[in-house]
Amino acid sequence: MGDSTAIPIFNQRVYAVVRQVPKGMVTTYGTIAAALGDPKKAREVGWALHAKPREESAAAYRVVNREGSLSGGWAFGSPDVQRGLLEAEGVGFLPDGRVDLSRHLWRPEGGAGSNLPIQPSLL
DNA sequence: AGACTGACGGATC
DNA sequence: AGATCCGCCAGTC
Repeated sequence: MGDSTAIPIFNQRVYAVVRQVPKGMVTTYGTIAAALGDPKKAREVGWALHAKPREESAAAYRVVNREGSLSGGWAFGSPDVQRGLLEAEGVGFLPDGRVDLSRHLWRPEGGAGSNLPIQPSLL
């Protein structure tokens, strides 16, 4: 029975975090990796999303890189598809075609103020 | 074992 | 702001 062993724990954690991303918000690979305890594994986060079943990837379009750039067409057919999904949820885009992270970046945290978008001072 | 790749990120130029 | 290089880490050849 425990076929869940077929999927690495790390991947399952990634999916769990992605599922928590609320509509109208996005998160980044590095943010997810950091939430899992290893900020260096940002790449593995993207990898996990690539190798996972469709059901789990439902909200994968809410994951972008640290610049807010969309992934490209290989995952959804075209970058416009992902953008369309996000815009439909109220995510704002910059003139550059990137997600406005200053308004829509969501951070996983099981604490207070999780509803409030965090403004990345690094930007 | 060595080298390359990549849904990343950060530092540097 | 854009281009380039480096580091990290798992998977593949």
